[in-house]
Amino acid sequence: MALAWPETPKDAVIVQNELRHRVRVENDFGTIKIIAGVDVSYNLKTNLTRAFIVLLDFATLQMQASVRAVLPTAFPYIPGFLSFREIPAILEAMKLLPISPDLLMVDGQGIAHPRGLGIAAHLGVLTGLPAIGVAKSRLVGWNKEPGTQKGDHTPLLHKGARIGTVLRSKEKVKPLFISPGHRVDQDTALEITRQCLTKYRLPEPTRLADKLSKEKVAEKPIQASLF
DNA sequence: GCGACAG
DNA sequence: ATCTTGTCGC
Repeated sequence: MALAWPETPKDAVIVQNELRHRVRVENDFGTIKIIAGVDVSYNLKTNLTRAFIVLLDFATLQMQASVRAVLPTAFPYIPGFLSFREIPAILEAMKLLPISPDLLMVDGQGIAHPRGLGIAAHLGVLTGLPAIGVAKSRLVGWNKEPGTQKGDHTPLLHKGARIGTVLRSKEKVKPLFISPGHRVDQDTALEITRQCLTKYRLPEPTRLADKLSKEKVAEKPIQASLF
């Protein structure tokens, strides 16, 4: 990448302020045939970060492929700087994909971020791919509580502008925070997310990636025990 | 100074 | 995110 990967929040802010100007929030993509779900998990014991990317057929929401990359965790978790902790592993996983997806659905914020560059926007700019952020909780902004029925939603506002949508993805569950990541507008980000909802709180792309990331798998060969 | 704070 | 088993509610 052109810019060196920052090692401190201070340097990360410089990178964010530079990249935020490259984010496009207008629709700029063709037919979505393959949509990708991105999620990351950690192993605190081994200090490893594991990124998972699943490819689904957008029309049927069926998983077509999945890849995983494991890297040492090199950046702490600091609200507002999540992307610097997770993107390195995600980019490694991306290299393993059999085909390039038409859009990325990322577990986290898109432009609904203090400096407009949540992980979905950051990843979108770095890959050049259309991206949407689907977060399970709020980072910034305020909103009226959406209705209780699936599909009900309210705008997420921040500093006088709409930065995302708070969506009730399923009855009786906490709402999701949807925001454009790159090359997708507000209404389309919401619509694509809604089209990925089935019977669960999370849309299929992120739900399946999250499911895989939580699977307990040995990162190292299992040592033989005595006796 | 106090409270908030994606995963 | 992760640590953790059963359990209350729909």
